[in-house]
Amino acid sequence: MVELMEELKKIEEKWNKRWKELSLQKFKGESDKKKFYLLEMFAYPSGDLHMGHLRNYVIGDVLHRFLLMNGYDVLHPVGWDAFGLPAEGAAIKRGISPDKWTYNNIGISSSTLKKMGLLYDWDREVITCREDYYKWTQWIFLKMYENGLVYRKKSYVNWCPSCQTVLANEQVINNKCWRCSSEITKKELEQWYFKITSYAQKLLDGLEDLKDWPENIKTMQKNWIGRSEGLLIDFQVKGTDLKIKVFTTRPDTIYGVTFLAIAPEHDLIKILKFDDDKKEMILKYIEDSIKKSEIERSSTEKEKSGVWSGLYCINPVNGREVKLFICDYVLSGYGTGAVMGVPAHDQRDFEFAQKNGIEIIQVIKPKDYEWDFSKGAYVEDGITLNSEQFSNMESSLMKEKITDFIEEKGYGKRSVTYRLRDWLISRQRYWGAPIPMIHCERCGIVPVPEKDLPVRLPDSSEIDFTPKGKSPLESHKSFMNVKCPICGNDALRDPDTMDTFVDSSWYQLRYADPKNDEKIFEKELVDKFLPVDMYIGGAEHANGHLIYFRFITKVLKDLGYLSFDEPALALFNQGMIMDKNGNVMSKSAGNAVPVGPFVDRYGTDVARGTELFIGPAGKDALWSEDGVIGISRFLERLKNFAFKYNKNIVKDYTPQNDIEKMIFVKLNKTIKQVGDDIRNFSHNTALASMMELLNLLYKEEKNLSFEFLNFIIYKYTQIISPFIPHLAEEIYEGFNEKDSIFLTTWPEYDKNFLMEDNVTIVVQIDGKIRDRLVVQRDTDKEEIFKSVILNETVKKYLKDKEIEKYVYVPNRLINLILKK
RNA sequence: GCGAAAGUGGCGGAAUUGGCAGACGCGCUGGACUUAGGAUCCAGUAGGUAAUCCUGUGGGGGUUCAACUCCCCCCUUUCGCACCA
Repeated sequence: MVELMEELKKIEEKWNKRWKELSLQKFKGESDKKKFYLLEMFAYPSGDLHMGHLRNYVIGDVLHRFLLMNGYDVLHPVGWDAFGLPAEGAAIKRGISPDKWTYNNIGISSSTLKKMGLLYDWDREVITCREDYYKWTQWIFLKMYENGLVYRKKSYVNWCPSCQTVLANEQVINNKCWRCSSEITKKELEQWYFKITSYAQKLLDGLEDLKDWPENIKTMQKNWIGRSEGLLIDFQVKGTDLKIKVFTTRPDTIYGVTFLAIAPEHDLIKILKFDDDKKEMILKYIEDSIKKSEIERSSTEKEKSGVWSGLYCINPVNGREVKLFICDYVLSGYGTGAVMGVPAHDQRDFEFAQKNGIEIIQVIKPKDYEWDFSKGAYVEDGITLNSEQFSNMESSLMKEKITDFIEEKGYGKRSVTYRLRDWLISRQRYWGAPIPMIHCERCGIVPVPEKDLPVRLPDSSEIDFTPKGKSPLESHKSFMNVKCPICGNDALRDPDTMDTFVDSSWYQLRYADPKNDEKIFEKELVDKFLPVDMYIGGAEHANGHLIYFRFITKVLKDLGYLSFDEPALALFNQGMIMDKNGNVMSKSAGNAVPVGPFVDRYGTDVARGTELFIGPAGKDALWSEDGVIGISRFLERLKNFAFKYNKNIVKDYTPQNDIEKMIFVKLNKTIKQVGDDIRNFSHNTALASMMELLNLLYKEEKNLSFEFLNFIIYKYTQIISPFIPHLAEEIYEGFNEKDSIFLTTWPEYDKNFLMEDNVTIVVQIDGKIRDRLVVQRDTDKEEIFKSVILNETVKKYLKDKEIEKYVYVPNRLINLILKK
């Protein structure tokens, strides 16, 4: 086995070089070929790549080679998501500058990829931390700003005390930081936002067209966007001309409103006049609520708390006066941050009302029984009551009628609310794209003129990385100090950098024109290559990257820079690689198996084979070095066999006898299956079927002619080549062929030889297998029946019994049913 | 709590979509060649059993000549969301 490894490594170097000479990795621009843009999610370079990353790349490479052999012109670029927090961590912990650390990691990782001979067009490599890239990230910010899609807002934001920066909603997982798992706290800060909410509907609608995206990802995005149809209703605050807008999806319960509740962060809090004797208590409640962590506040277990404001509101439909509460169970970021309290028909309102002695008025009852309120609120549909002229009807009908009524009277109007929040993109970090804005005392906040891009990051040697809760750039005088582009007076730069998900939301576009320094890209080129035909990456990005990536594409389309609005036509989610305890492999978890040393030891083809045979590409898999043994044995067997027969080429061969015919059928079946399996990302079964064929060849070798085996091995080498390309090329070369096996055409299977002449018919009696029968394919039903009842084994069971009927499945099975 | 997916030998996993359960591989057992074996080759390997017999795809019911596959109930695991009004 050690010799095999050594031999493979020599072969690998040779072919890596050869492929480069042949420009196999390049998009050719040949007009007779169909283009295919194949893309794997690019990686954050945190050191060497590990087996989890590799899976992604290998899956892509198999497809690439398969596509080449199927006549496609393939664009397959690679790059690095190179801005990010770990680089700063390295600076703090080990005193290495973020850029050095990053470029060093990129060097290690890309040399691994190159060593593996993966077909990437390295001339298109994109690195997000380079000036020639982040200049255009900043440019996108400016374009969005010009078009009203960027704004600044002061509000309570997610703050990671460990990373010392704010986070977007998508980066908070179970109230913990996505990077370091620290508990998130709230902080009131003025930050930059991308107005992704104004694209909520478009992002939702676009999902309909993404036929080749996995259903679960689309569902996750749908739920994340969370469209909800309802009504905005104004409740007047008694004794003022202030109105409180509430959002509800249940206007059919409006006669059951017995209080109103607003969030502690609600804007009206600052305007409302509270009684002096209550004021202190109210303000303390608000302050405490805001300080509480999200976990404390959002726990469903927790009792619903709130404080009466001393004010009353008026229900517009019946003039009823109800108390206005401030409640921390009302979310400030959803809807209007105010709700109408209907304890009879909403569980949360019910709990709050019970605790605070608020009246419960039932306005909907179940159709055929009485609701017992000791069980809680009744939240289903039913028949209305206590609702004036809307009483005694189906609540769904009432909903229609009351909605029309409220709109007619001008009390409110139909409205759609989304769960999706705007994208907070400011980060108090150094290693990111600086936000291209200038703060001027006279002119306000003004954008950096386009001609001044990029706003360069200062050299990291001049930066103090000690966490201070604000951007490290803020204390860098020569970065911060700038002249206002409008009035020319002293002004300050924005000290924050952009969320790195902004960088990765448009890289797929830059690959089309990676070296353009005049503009972000040539529209013509982008239109030629995009959308991406197959995007491969992990499902964990469903509600982060994959939404941002669609959002930015839609924005650039609307601004006229693109003529399509979805970045990728097809998406494939490869499963994650876990360690043997079932933990996701990652650098930070310390369980990452690095690719470089692994490949040095076993060779690329073994590494590829191991990754591909581990299980279906779409499912998670446990990493185990045991897989190496099976694949190595297989390659050894293949090599030993193939090198005996790879001499000349027998182009066409008609099977000469039954054994040859049987093997020829097996070959055809295998060709079909491997092709189907590659398209379905089911590489494990493709390899299994090729192992089966090889096992069969070994078994029958002595019964087969040289010509036949020569013919078989040629095709075999072709279909296995996407999986183990180096060894395949070496075998292929033996056939006195030049160039590369990847320039040959994928073999077609012969439809006439997909089925054996003889079939085994399973003989069942009362559904139990009693015997098997080998007959000619398509033997007549009656004839089979006749021979079955004469069969000795069957006779034994038929003794003293009568056959009631029998079922025959052509070429498969016969089932005799006996009379009871 | 809601939504999605999944549960098959000692292990990773197959099963043409209702028709031979366990392909292929690991591991294990035996044998051959060997000074040697973490090499190679051959045979065996779901469980129970004397058996060509019985049992078996998370559990329980059902449909069917026939169920890993379809229907109903339950259990478990993973993932996503989680006071969204």
